[in-house]
Amino acid sequence: MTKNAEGKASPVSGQGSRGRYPKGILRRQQILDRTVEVFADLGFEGTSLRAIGEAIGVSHAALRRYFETREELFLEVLREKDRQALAAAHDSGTAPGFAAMSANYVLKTPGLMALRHSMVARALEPGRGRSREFFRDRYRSIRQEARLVLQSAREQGTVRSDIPLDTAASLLVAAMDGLSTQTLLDPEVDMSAGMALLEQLLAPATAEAPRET
Amino acid sequence: MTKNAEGKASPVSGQGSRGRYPKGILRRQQILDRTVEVFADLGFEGTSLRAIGEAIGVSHAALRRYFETREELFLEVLREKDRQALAAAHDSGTAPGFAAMSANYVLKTPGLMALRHSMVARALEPGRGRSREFFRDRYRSIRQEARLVLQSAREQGTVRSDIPLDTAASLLVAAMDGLSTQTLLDPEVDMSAGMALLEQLLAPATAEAPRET
DNA sequence: GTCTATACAGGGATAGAC
DNA sequence: GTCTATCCCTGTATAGAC
Repeated sequence: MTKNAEGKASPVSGQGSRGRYPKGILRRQQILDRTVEVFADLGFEGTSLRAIGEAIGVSHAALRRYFETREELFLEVLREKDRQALAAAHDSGTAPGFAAMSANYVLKTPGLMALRHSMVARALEPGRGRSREFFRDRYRSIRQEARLVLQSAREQGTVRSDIPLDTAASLLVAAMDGLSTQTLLDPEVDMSAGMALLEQLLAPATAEAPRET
Repeated sequence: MTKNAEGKASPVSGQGSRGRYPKGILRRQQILDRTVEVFADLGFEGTSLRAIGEAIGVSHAALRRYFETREELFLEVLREKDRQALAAAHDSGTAPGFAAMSANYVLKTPGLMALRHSMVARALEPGRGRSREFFRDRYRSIRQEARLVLQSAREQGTVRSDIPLDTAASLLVAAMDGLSTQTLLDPEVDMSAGMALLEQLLAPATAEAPRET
């Protein structure tokens, strides 16, 4: 949305002048990458601007040239992970299907899951215009994606047709969120079992033989 | 676990001596109450020990006599809300049932939901012994509660008998968590519709006529 | 027992020099 | 573009008044 932290300069939009500010672009990417690493080690509170700057070899004040705020920096990290995940999903299949979606949803780096969770928590607070907007839109697009998966599954006969798809999409996303939280807190919880159960519940009654309690 | 922040002194355990330190007990409760209010206004970062102390009329250092750490104070707020919710649930029915459970799970105060979410996020990070243990145990007990609800529902014929109860309990709790997050971020999402759908999905195939997409 | 005063190390944000 | 210096804030810790 024409944000400032984004539209610094058109990076590769080749005007006549020789490839302009490559250093700034690289620096920006470097900051994002290092932030993820530092966060994995030190967590939310430990990932100070000074710690990030130190890991790169610049002062903390330098970071402000690229990100107006620590919160904006964190949001941008998540934005980029979403972009990467989207691109990766596009490259593989067309209709990812159930298991693929949840596998894609959970970030491999535990630090990133914690970061996402922390930022969502912030967004729930009063007066958080920026973050809240970001996550509201993000969840809307994830629900839409889930809806498409469900619709395609329904057409293949693996999802029953007597339920509202929008509500089912909400529930599916909620299950991924909630189950991943429980798994992260307690290895005893099996996320894939939970997702498999939901898939089974969503399937038409005529499906294959279920397993007993 | 015989924690220190708890066992300051036996409050009303009537020994021979006249009711001992009632002031400290009241003060402690006052701190917990005020913390919730301040958090609702100022959010996680805004709720500094100084801000809480100011709201009460004491210095921030005074708070440390009751809570060793800011994080411990926040955890204690959540602990107490859990206690209250448990007591309230006990007072009403025996087998709460589906809707009652989710209504009970979501805190009316939006600030408290944000606080809980923030603390869960903290617990997900590496090296968070205290918080993580707390939430691991908390989720275990909530899952157990959910399991009882599901079992009782199964005996009444409103939950199908061909699914593992433990996994279903995980999924149920995950749905409550995830849906409440989505609802808080976006009023467009209807949490009760999501829970109703899950209840419908859990019901045996012989149930009443479902509604169309 | 309860609290204030005070000190310390560290945080994010910011202004201006280079 | 990056730095240094600075501001005001934070959680934590200790000393000592009452």
